[in-house]
Amino acid sequence: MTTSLSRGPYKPGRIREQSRDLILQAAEAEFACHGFRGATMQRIAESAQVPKANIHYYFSNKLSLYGSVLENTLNLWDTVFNELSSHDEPADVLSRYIDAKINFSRTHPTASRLFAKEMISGAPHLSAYLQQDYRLWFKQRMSVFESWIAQGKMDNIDPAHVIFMIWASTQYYADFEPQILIATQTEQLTEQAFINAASSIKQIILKGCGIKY
Amino acid sequence: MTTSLSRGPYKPGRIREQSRDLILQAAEAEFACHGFRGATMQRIAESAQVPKANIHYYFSNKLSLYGSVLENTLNLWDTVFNELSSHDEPADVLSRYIDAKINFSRTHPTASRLFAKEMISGAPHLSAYLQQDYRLWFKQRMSVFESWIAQGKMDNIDPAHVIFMIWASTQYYADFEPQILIATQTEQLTEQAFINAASSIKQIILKGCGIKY
DNA sequence: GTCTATATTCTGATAGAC
DNA sequence: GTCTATCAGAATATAGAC
Repeated sequence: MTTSLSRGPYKPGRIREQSRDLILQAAEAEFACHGFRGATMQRIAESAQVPKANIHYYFSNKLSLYGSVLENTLNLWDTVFNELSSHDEPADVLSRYIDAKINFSRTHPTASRLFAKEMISGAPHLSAYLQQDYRLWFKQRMSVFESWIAQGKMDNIDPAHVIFMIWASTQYYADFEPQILIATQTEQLTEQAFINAASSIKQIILKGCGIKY
Repeated sequence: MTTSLSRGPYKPGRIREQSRDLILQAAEAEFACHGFRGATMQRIAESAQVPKANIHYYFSNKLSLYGSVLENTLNLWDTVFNELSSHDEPADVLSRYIDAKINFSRTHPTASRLFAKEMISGAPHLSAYLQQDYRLWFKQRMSVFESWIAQGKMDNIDPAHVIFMIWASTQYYADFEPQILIATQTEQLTEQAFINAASSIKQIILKGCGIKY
């Protein structure tokens, strides 16, 4: 791991950025685990190994820290979101999307959990985000499915439920990890486990929607 | 709604039970929304319309109140859990189970959310429950699927992923309600919406697993 | 059994030394 | 820029009147 000393000449603001990132990382884990109200600045500070007061040096208050964490998460989220955008064959598009979603659950589980916690709480801090691009994105994706149905490339199923099913199934492996670990009697979810999950989900969704592959 | 006055003769402990239930109901909503740490006794008391101190008269402390709420939730949960127990045709068994699960999401959304919040937090208060009957239940259900596969009644898919997919898809309509409302541009999920969801999920799962129906 | 008042601990936020 | 010390308010929990 590189430190500020090994990176060559002094660059103003580098330490500041590093501390900020450390705090954001610790905050993400804490908020994902305990929610906005349940998380404490004390625990975030301990986890980031900075004095509690320093958090207020980088972020004006708890809500603004949470907002920054959420913003980071949503940016990551959007990247995966937009994978479902091609006009290729449905089998390819959905396979790639399911792989991308499962991969996100594997590589960014806390981001997934943070988002889930927000949703379960009624999404009080997400209204702006959800009203914005999100509705448009969903409508556009819906019409892609509808054109597939019109072309006889998939069965006549309400596309909304297909999308919800893909979201639900893929996010489950991040959000409900404890349940999966106990059910499958394993200690942790390996990369192979995620690959197997994606494979099963793809098989069921594609065949279940009558998509040829 | 019947009150203690309309129920006839005095019965010792009835007022006590009613207050206890009121508090439990308010606590379930509060814990489901804000998690264990995020929920406050103050807000639970206000919501249940009792003085804050009275909660401590019925429950020794916050953790024990949470335990009681969780116990109620898990009892409800188990009822639906056991619907997947028949040795009939897979199409019937899975259809009934999916209907039961979707119905639970519709009639007990807060119970679903409470359970989800616990899971996302790492299930710190569920270890006893999950270690117990749960593992056995899951193993038994897995072997039912395996016998179906052996009899050629369904495709060769890892049963664990099928079960996770059913859980994820059905619970999604309770846990991620805000997202669904915004995506579908509706104000609330009607009973018909749940019926449609169940129908789509059944269609995809059954066909996707190669189960004849 | 029920409520008011209060003890005690904790949380978010700030002041000010270095 | 960083940390120690500390404040005001809120949280859990209890004591004790009625």
